[in-house]
Amino acid sequence: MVPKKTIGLRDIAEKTGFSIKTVSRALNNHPDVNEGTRQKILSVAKKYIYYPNLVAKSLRTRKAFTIGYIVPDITNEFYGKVGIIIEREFRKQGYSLLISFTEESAENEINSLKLLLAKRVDGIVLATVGTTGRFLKEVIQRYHLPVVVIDNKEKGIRSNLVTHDNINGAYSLTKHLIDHGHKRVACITGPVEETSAQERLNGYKKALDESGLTVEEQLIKSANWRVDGGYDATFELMETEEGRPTAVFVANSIMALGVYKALRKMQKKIPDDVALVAFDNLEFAEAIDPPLTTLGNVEEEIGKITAELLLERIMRRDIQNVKEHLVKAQLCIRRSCGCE
Amino acid sequence: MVPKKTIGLRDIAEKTGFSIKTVSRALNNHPDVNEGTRQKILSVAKKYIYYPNLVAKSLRTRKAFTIGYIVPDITNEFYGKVGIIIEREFRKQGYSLLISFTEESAENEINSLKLLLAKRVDGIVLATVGTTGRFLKEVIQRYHLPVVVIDNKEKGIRSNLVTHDNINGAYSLTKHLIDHGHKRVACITGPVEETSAQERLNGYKKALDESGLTVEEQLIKSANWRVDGGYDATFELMETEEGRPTAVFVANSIMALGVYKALRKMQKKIPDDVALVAFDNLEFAEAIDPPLTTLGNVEEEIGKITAELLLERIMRRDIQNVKEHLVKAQLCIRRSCGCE
DNA sequence: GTGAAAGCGCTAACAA
DNA sequence: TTGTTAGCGCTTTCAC
Repeated sequence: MVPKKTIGLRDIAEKTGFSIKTVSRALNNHPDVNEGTRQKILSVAKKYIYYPNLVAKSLRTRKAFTIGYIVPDITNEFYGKVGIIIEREFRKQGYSLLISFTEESAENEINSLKLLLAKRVDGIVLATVGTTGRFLKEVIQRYHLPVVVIDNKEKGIRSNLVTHDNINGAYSLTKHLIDHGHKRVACITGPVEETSAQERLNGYKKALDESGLTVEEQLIKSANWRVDGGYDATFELMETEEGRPTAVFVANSIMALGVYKALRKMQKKIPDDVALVAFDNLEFAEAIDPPLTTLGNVEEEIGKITAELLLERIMRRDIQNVKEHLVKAQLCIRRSCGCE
Repeated sequence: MVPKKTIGLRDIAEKTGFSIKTVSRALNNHPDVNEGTRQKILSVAKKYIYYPNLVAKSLRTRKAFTIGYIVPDITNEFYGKVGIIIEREFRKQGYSLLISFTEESAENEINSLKLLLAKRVDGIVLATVGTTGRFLKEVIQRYHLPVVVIDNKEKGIRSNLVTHDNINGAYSLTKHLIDHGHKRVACITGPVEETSAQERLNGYKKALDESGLTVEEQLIKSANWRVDGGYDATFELMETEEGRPTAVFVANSIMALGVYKALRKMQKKIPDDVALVAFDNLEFAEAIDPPLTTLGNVEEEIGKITAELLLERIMRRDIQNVKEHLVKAQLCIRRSCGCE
């Protein structure tokens, strides 16, 4: 922006008669400045609606006071909630959030990374598609850029990670269905390339194993995390009379919406014909009929830990010494699983 | 970031033996440079993983290639969807998006504005709480900053605006209920201070007026746009036997979730006991039971028009000549209104 | 308590 | 086609 010249330190210096440096000191609350001169300077700055040019400051100090947030899609409530927390935590420290959407494309992810790098952000929170590891590694090392990965793990590199405890979460949701007496429990998980989808599937399998149930491949579907994915998967699961599950573990809540929709179309009752549990605890979980049994909110905790970890990395300029945090969620039992 | 010195034009100049300027030209695809030297320079740049320092460039060119997106809350699907479109459109042009959440507070909004101003963004998309008009006006004029307002209007100033056609939208939703034969139609709208809430209320009243129905104050509730707001308002509406509405127009879909929840608790059937229509067409609208009759998606169009308008303002440095766009939505008729 | 000069990494203007 | 010089607006160093 800024077509015509903006007010700068120099202008204020001229108008007040002090030097640039004194003006700078006054405006930055530096102690070594006479109270009278400070007042004079402040009033002139106010009069001319002076705002410091942060890009000049960044250039000089090598601090952008900006962090990058790279996610596939902000309409995903998970990324939205985590983003809000991160923004709030960083705002307290004077940082702002540069956001970039990858739409699940590795190419977009790399371009976003490059752009943020060129903008010299102080750190990055990344929800990766998982296949950009080599590039990321190179970049982190060359630019000493603190990065915290949320959600999926980056293949081939060790990095700071804050995410759901996917395995145990999936395990306890599935276990809950089994405890209701279900013998044929299906699983609708996300794309197989994503570690979060894999881990949720693994948690599901673990629960079956421990209960002595056999894992049947035809009871496992992989879908796109979206409503239509859950919808289509449900039809596939219910295709044959004899193969039908009596319960379904859904690896996210959005897909569960598709399951509701599909089952209603088939005139099946939840939980009597098919019981349901799902990851994520979104707004509609309580409002939908029957209310959906889910895994409690972890977004706030993930956001907070991520912000803390990244801030610490930024302050200490510490790139080595990576940490992994797995955030555990509580079961939110409602009626879709057959309880109450 | 950048603890140790990063690679700059100067380093590449030294390593290749060319001058800084030639390197700059080669890297910026400037025509006036020998193809051989360009190749040499590019390969060295690649070898050392050079990324231009965009903050230096910004300082020099007075273009940050960044725009600000200030919204109350990104978990609101509306702001999320609009944000995605805006980010995508601007990314094409090489801009990135600096995002800031106000949590509905005027103070936060002003602080965000100040920060973005100091960062010398090229333009701002603002979903305002509506009370920061004076400050905004001052700022726009002093800094010649292109701003496009979405959602609520800014009180006291004329500004570029792209938003729902709230009045006609509310009108047609309400009219649809009346056409079903309902005589007692209630309205749950947003906070009275917000122009979008007011306009939706006005559209509702207009529909009643035209149909010869009287507007009853006790059938109008103002809530917080959230699930609990819709829930509480429903209980208030259904309090007395004789005063009960047979249909409700809800000014957003999130509150409609609260209405579903409340009605289920009262054992009322939708649409037989109470018919329902709502603004916004969110993901759950089709999955919930019964599916919710809504006003079709406008986010994409709002996002596109906003991006276009802002980009035009930025290119032409045009602050005067404000434009208003009202985006019309189509009815998405489902079963909650009593159709089918 | 205050100021002069240098320089962050880049581009613009003008030379060569 | 290439190089030189200046300067964007700020902070830092060192001197007064």
